[in-house]
Amino acid sequence: MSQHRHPGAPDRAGAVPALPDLPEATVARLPEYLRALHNLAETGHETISSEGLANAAGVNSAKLRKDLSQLGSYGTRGVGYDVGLLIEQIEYVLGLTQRRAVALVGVGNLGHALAGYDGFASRGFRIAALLDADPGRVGEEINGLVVRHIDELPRVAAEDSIAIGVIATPATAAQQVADQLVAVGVTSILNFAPCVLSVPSGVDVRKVDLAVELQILSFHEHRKASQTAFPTAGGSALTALPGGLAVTESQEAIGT
Amino acid sequence: MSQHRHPGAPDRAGAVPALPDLPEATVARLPEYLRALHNLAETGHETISSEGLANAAGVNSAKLRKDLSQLGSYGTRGVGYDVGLLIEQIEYVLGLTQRRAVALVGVGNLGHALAGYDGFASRGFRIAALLDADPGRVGEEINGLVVRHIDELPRVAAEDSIAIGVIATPATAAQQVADQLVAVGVTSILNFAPCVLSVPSGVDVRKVDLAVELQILSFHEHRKASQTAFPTAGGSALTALPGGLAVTESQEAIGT
DNA sequence: ATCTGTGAATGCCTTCACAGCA
DNA sequence: TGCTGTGAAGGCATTCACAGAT
Repeated sequence: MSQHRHPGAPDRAGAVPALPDLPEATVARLPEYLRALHNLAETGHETISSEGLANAAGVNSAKLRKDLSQLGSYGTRGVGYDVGLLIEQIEYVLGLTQRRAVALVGVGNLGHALAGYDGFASRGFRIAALLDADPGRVGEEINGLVVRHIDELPRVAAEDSIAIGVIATPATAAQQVADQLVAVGVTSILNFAPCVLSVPSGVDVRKVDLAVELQILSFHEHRKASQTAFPTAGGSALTALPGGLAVTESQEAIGT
Repeated sequence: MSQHRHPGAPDRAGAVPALPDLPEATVARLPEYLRALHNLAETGHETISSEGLANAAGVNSAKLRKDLSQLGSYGTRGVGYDVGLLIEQIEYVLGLTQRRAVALVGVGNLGHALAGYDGFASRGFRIAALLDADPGRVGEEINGLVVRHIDELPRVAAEDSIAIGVIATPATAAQQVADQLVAVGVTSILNFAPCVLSVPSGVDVRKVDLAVELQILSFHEHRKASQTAFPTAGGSALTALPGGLAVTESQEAIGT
């Protein structure tokens, strides 16, 4: 696939470099690889094997190689991957070569924290606007940005060319906010409100529900507890606090 | 499967009711069904069809039926599911019949927000302790809880019988905190720090990385943009802002 | 007539194992 | 020799479509 190009940058000649329709599972892991690669770069590594990168990212190496091969990959047999080159590649594929502007709606408890989260700025995003429906919150300054009223969304979207909307409102307000975001042309939404959003096709929604994460962990706690009730059953699993560290793979066993 | 029991409560007679080894994909959706069911209960529904519940939860009805059938399910053909009964069932399976105690480590920006997040309390969890390594933060009161020093973790864990640890520290501190949690017997960890954790087998880790979510959305933005560059290619997909609302399924298309 | 529960089919993802390049 | 890239196999998850209960 994409036979043997090692250009300094991802093929910026003719029309768009063909973003090759990656499997969703792969897309979801690329950010993790990217983070691991940045760590490696900072600690002076210029090259890394699939095994090494897989460990740093918490996956197994076969999966990693297959994922990277999807991008038309840039490894050297017998050597490994060029860290800098791979960072460029992945950032390009993820569309991080331009810093995307994010509008955050809902500046309550969670919204405050998100507004101040460094991780966004350091990893390709710029929080360009804070919005809220509560007049009592409008005007407040958070982290150098002034909270504006949600009715100003159309103006804000135009001025800052917002690419992504983040919803951190109560569930009751979320659908309305989503509608407003869609109306001003936003086609990607990250939803922290615990509810399902209806959006037109062509608009992507991802949802993060903090309580759901805990509930999934709770299920596994429950299972572990009910298993220890039958000391004989269950096979070799689950010796509480055994000696060695499990491979990082254990994260994955629980899935995303 | 589990032929025809409709007990008032999930079979509390002999030894543990056999938690039937559910597929991870199903487990991850149960919390969503539960939330939808609570909504339905509040709006006075006593019964709901698979179609109706599937809509409320943002999945398709075949998937929902298969998921519920895994629990030995409690539906009536020709009628639907009993909302109250199903809530009991799912809460039992998820281990939410006991309110689990959570220790939150790291009371920075994000930790503050999590400490104040209502969704935990209202959905089966109790934040029992706030911990931080920074002496400057110890003693601060957040939402009725006083921040204690991380060195007190062993005492805290024993007193409050902590079931789940939440890590909201910087990435540099996360592994050490995880080790400390594991050392005091915590077997479930929710990690907000952008790094991979190594833990012994038998310990479950789930990771939430806010920047990763945005990066995945960024990929899809990038793809959408590069597709519109070729108006002819791509087939019928992606008419920007078309008329009808997409089925709630669009969330899923992006996958979790 | 309606709606659940489920075999069967399909498709996606992961893992294995090795061919082939450096 | 060492490590990537990839066919092939196997395992999960989703979807279809209908038998069967009420």
